[in-house]
Amino acid sequence: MPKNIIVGMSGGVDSSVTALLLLEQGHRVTGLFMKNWEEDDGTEYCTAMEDLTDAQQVCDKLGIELKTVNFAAEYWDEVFEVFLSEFAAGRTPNPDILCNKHVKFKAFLNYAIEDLGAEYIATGHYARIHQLNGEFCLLKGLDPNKEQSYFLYTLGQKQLARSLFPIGHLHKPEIRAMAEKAGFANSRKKDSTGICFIGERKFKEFLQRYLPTQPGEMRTPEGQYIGKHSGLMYYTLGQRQGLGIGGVKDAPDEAWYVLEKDLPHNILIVGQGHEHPLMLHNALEASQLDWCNDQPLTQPIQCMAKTRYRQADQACYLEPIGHDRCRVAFEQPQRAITPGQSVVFYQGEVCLGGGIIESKSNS
RNA sequence: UGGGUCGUCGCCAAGCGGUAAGGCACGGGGUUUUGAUCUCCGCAUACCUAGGUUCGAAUCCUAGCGACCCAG
Repeated sequence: MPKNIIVGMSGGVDSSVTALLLLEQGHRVTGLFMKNWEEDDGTEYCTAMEDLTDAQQVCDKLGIELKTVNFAAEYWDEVFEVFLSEFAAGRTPNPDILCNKHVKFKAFLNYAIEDLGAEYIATGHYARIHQLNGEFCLLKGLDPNKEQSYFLYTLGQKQLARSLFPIGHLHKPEIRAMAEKAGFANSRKKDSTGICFIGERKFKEFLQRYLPTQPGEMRTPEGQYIGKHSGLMYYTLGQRQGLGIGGVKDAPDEAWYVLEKDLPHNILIVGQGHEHPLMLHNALEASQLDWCNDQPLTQPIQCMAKTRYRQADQACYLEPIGHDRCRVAFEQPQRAITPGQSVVFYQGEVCLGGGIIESKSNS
């Protein structure tokens, strides 16, 4: 039965093929291009224009309408402000998870349904939604290279019931082939990376525009002075690039990594070795939990978890602490568990939900 | 000022008369809807300076300059 569906079109191949597939399935499809970031420099403005042009070309090809909408205010308030305050607090936020939670699957979803009369929204995410016993489940995308459920763990039943991910069962090369066949101008367009809607930036330069810089010292856990850092917020745990630490007398020939941030003293603790012991922890606590089935965790469970995007699933024991906090104990020590990032839980292909990492520990 | 040691890529560091290892850093590419990690490629016609000995020197000699250490 044909449905009214609004497809979030970014100008990329994935969302383009998403619209194509829905159309082939007989639905009534309208494209919607979101502009959620008010550009402040010329170059980015160009890429946003290009994206819009690409989306328009695809819609013309498909014979569907392309509407545009601006959620810059929502993006700023719900995503960017938090993004900045997290950095200021020395944490490492994941803006794209917030963007999905507050913009794509809230502002956009509500707008599509309430203002545009849509029954569903659809996006080009590599994830799947299945209905089981009246409950909507978020499943991993089938292309292991592009799998994006990690970014979608905040979606609850309301969102999942109204969303479609038509390419979630496909692999990227198939998507490109379909785009090529359909004559889409973006069939060979490079996959976009960088913060959603903001795009690829020189990270330091970008952050500098919004937050004051407080240079300080880099030291080893033993207290040896190693060099200077340009501001704690520019670094994340486990990071190697950008430290500028060359050879140190009497030290091994290994690369240096960020082990810890000492906020009170404004010191960046660094050490050598990709698997430095101080980077390994087997437990964490998370808060701001979201569960895909809308059911808060009440009993401990055995499941799998990711601490970062694209990390292999890790076996863990998950137990609730109160109503909006949990503790995760991993079977194996995890590298660079980072406050501000999200921990996302899985049982097989099913994404259960997740939360934001508050702290890490060893037991 | 005597005595000693040492000066090789931005940093650490091989080389010990036969025509400049390696690591780190850095730059670029790849991977990636966060930030990272990872990966690939690039990176000293040159060895503090000036002479000399040799077919040939970063490697030997001499003199400077510089650094550090011990004496004082």
